[in-house]
Amino acid sequence: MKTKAIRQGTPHPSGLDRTDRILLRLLAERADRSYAELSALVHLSPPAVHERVKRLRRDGVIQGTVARLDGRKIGCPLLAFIHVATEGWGMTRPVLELKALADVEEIHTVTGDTCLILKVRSSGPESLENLLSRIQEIKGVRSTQSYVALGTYLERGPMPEVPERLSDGDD
Amino acid sequence: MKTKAIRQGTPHPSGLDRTDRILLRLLAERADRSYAELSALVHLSPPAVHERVKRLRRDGVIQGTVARLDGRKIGCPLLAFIHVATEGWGMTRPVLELKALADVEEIHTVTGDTCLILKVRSSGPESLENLLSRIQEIKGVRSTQSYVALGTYLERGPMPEVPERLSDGDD
DNA sequence: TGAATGTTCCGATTGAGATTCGGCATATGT
DNA sequence: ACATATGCCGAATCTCAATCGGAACATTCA
Repeated sequence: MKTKAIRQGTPHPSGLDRTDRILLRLLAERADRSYAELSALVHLSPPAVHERVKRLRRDGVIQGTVARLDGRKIGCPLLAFIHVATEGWGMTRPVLELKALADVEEIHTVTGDTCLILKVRSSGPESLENLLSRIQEIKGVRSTQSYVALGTYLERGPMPEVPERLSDGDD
Repeated sequence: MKTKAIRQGTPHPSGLDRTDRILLRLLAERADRSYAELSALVHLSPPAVHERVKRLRRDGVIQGTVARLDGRKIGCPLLAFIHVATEGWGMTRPVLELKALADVEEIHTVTGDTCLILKVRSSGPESLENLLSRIQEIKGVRSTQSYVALGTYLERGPMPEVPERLSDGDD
């Protein structure tokens, strides 16, 4: 039998203790911190932090580290959300082929009065129109509705909740 | 007079040549590559790549490097887009205070029949309901409409277009 | 045309930091 | 209580990031 690798008190079902979540939060905002810096922030030694991060990476909690680029400065100032109404199951082959387009950042199937939500970032109106016409041509697509972003006030990835220290022990 | 720092042929107005865009694309998908690996992929020396990346970072093209986390594995399996209809200008103080919530990933003002689009990732329906009631309480909020994601088929950040090599020269 | 300036690249060096190893303390289960 | 496993630490190693000086190339101006 394997003990389920329980570290010091895992109140959360995710198997992540408080230190893990703090590390994840720190890395989610800036992944280029040194293990020395991280170790100081969570009161551990650099090798201990290294092992935890390695485990989080192995378990897929950390999917990878990526560079965040400025949409405008790479020539894609136009951010838009496209709602796509489809007949039947929306996630067909030609829709998945949109992944090849650099403009398309996200593809979700959703509940509600529409079936697909796309997040796209284009170089300008004509490029967006191009993409829209391409989507409309896809068989099964009934209609689309676009929401062009005027301003972006927050944009980040998933971050774990770091609960307030309750009672358990040392600082 | 300053020459505007023109590198070898910048057909794009962004001031980024083809090598820059390839580097940006590589770093946007995996930022933990070594300069040696990058240098081999773009046929340059490690210091040359280092300088280019340093410049891209200084100019703000690269805003930073972050760790991508798995929403489900950190206990937030519920992804949703919330459209918020407001009276007048939607971006008020209490809306910006939503940034403090770990659930809220994105806040945009948009054109169309709604004023705000929020991307949120919650631990479950009750948490989402909590957030919705909090939003409804904000003065100026007329109504909200939620789209819960059933499946996510693509999710990434901005990526520069890498044009096909046209004619200019060496490989 | 020819000199001056600025930019980009490379080779070699230095230093910081990532990664590994052995050992200790603590918790878990029989 | 004993055996096993897990997490942490200190020290050593080794890869890789970061810097420096110089050469090649292009652009500007005389």
